[in-house]
Amino acid sequence: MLLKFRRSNLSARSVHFGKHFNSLNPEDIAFSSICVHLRQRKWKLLDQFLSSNLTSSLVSRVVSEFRMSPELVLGFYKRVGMQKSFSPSLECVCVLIHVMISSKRYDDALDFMNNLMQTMGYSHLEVLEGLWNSYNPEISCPNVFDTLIRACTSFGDMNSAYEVIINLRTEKDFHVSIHAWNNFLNHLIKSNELNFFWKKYSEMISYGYIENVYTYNLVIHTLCKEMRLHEAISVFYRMLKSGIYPNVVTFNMIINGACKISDVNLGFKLFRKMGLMSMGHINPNSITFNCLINGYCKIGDMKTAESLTDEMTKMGIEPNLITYATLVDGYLRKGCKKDAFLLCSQMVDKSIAPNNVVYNSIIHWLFFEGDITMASIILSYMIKTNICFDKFTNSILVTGLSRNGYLNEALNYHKWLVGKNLVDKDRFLENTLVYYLFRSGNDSISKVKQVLDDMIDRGLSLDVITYGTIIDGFSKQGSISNAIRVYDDMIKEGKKPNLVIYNSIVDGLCKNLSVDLAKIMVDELKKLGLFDIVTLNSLLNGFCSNWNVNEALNLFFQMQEGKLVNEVTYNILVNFFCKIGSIQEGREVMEVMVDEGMAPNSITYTILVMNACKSKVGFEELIELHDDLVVKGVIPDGQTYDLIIGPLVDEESSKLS
DNA sequence: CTAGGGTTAG
Repeated sequence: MLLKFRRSNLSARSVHFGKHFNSLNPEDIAFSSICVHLRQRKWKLLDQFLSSNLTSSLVSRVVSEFRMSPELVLGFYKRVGMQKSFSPSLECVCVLIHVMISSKRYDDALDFMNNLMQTMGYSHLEVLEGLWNSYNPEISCPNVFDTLIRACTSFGDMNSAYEVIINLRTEKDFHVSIHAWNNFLNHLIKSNELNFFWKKYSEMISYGYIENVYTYNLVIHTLCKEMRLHEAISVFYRMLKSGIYPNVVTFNMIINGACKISDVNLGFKLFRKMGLMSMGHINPNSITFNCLINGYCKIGDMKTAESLTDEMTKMGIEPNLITYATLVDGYLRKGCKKDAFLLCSQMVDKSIAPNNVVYNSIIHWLFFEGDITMASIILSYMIKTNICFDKFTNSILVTGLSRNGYLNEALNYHKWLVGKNLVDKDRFLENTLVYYLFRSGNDSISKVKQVLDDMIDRGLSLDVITYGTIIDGFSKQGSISNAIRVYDDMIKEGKKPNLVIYNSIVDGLCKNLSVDLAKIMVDELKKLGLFDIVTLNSLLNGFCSNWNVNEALNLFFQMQEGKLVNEVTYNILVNFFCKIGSIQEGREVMEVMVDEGMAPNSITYTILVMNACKSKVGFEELIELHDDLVVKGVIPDGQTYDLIIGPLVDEESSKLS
């Protein structure tokens, strides 16, 4: 890589300076005095001097002169910064940055770059020009441009980072290092721009860059994020073939990827093979263990999670805050509050203080169980111990309150957050409120309107999910005309409807005795290829609830042919046959379902038990039905069991005793 | 460069 270095007049001058004092001008005199004071650390005298003689070119000269003592340069520049009337030029700051880079003080260089762009208002390309023009081979290092890219990515400005790379490449024939590309690509992953990542990655490859282990890790990370685990593993092998050795990060990402697609066993196998595959070079670290522990927690296997925790301890890796947070969440997820709280006290004993992640998890699961009292107690404890709320906390509170019937409290909390400017513009909270308002009783529409108006006042438009939530809400309420009005508004606003929205409308039409209209609509959607199982299930359900036997069976056979059948389809039919025929016929449909390889679920359970109860079958038959379903693998629906089967069993056993 | 918590439409 060739660099066409352009020497600035300034740098040339500062290098020459200090040898001859032939023609002394006022700046030269100031310069020599500053140098003397600085060398002798005479700060007071220096300050006095600076207050009257400051220019950017003088500062640049001093910075260059002392480039071998970066601490001194920083001390000097700090004092320069205290002179309120002086503002350094771009070039002056650039010289300082060059000096910082060449003495490997990258963080300081980053701070100065950030300051140029964030506070002083220079654009990334202006800074680039500044650095390029002040480039002096005796002072500067080529990786100053890598650092500029880091500065851009560090505040999330990926476009600027890319423009810097391309400007250097096309205008100046300068190629940034693979490290700069890696940094850029990594930030694309962090901001979840995965499509962009692949584009830019292949662009980089097309320029002839040779990937290193970090680059491979980034590729594997992206594939794991996209749940393309097998491709990730094949990249792993490609990496081995090209002679680049994976490191513990590579293994960790693949193990985590396996856990995330709930193939924990594969993750575990990889973990056991790490040593062998790396010929003893790579050992698991705390991250490896935490990934696996999380995997087991998510599938509810707390026993294995705990034994991995023991194993890491025995290996000399102490469980950390993340290990505890993972385990606490794992227990809460299973409803084991006692174990979770026990772990909390254990971590405190080890002086690992629970943080907001742990609190969020606890509060979320308490709300989930409907234990509002306990949730409030923990929340006030969180406030008392000065643990910060974050966007997770806010989301948990809004959802938890809404779901448990405290909609006004949720609305007030949201209003408070808006006032404090603490609401993201992703509309998640608003969409959640709209969703639950539609499912709450009186006066909800006016409150929905209020939420939406407030949102618009804040300059946010409704997104597709907001529209979808409203359309579905109206459809479910039976006011299909309102649903369609909202749909029209959405089109007027230029938003593109999607399949979910069409399905809401199909469902709404079916449930409002307009199955014929629904059928016409589905036929149109079919022409456009815009339909799926959900669309057809809605229509099937429509036919069934209108006793339209022929249409229903026709559609079902079509669905079978197209392999567009799932558990919901069968549940609709089980219900239909119970109504149109008998429990026995319903159960026969369920047998077909089992033969087709689909497992009855708790909804099948509710349908059959409820219908059996209505048709007044005897106690023995009900119990036999319950047992049959349980044998087929159904976990009974709690509400249905408590309502029908439980009381029967109690009654019968009290008769016996 | 890798690990923990949440939420929205059929």
